[in-house]
Amino acid sequence: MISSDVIRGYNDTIILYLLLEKESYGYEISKRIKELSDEKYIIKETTLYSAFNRLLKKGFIQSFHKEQTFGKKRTYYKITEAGLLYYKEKCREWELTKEVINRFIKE
Amino acid sequence: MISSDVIRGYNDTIILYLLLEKESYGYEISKRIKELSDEKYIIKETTLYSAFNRLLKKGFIQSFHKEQTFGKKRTYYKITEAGLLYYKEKCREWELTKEVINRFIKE
DNA sequence: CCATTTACTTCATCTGTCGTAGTAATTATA
DNA sequence: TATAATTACTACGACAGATGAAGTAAATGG
Repeated sequence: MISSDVIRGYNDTIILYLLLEKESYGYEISKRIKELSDEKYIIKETTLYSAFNRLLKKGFIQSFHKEQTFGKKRTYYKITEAGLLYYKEKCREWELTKEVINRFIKE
Repeated sequence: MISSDVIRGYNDTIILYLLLEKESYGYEISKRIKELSDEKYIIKETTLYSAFNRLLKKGFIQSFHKEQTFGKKRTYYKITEAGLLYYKEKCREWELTKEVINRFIKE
């Protein structure tokens, strides 16, 4: 299991990646993270929803509703152009970070 | 430059790595991080010293003084057995973290 | 002799994570 | 048919780690 302090800088990036695949909503995204990480990272609900708010405020995602006939109303999110740029920047940063941290890791 | 949120989970690990090389003190460690990272990561003084206190409290490092004839008194640190174990654990975790985050990074 | 570098320390603030708890609807199970 | 579990959130408060600002103190460089 991965500790949250480690992944802290990448929660937003992870969410943006999944929204790049397709527009989605909280519960689905949390399932997808669990699935894609082989259960090695399970994001906390509160962490996820506070990330959504942060990303909304920064204009990296947009929220909307779909007409549903049943079930509790979902808030859907999609990535914006600015969000895509931010995601790409984070990807480059990640390559650099890997390289740098590797220098302080033994075998 | 690497943002601090990304490296947050690895400051302690980086410090332990350098103390594994040899016992050292704050200023020297900060220079070494800058050097080893090719200036791509420069740790803030306050971050460094608060990390020392955290590591001391956890018993991962020990502090001591050397007799000096001049200069401001330095506080030296060395890694403990528990610190070494923690370091090794963090190295394993890092491999896992890399693998997982990579799944959310494009190209 | 004054600036810079070395080598810290204290304090207050901010951000992101997380625990707890609550709401509300649907679906599974006994 | 009652209730437990699952889906899908929201609100709130606490906490840890990073950081900015400022201060202290000694040695060294120009």
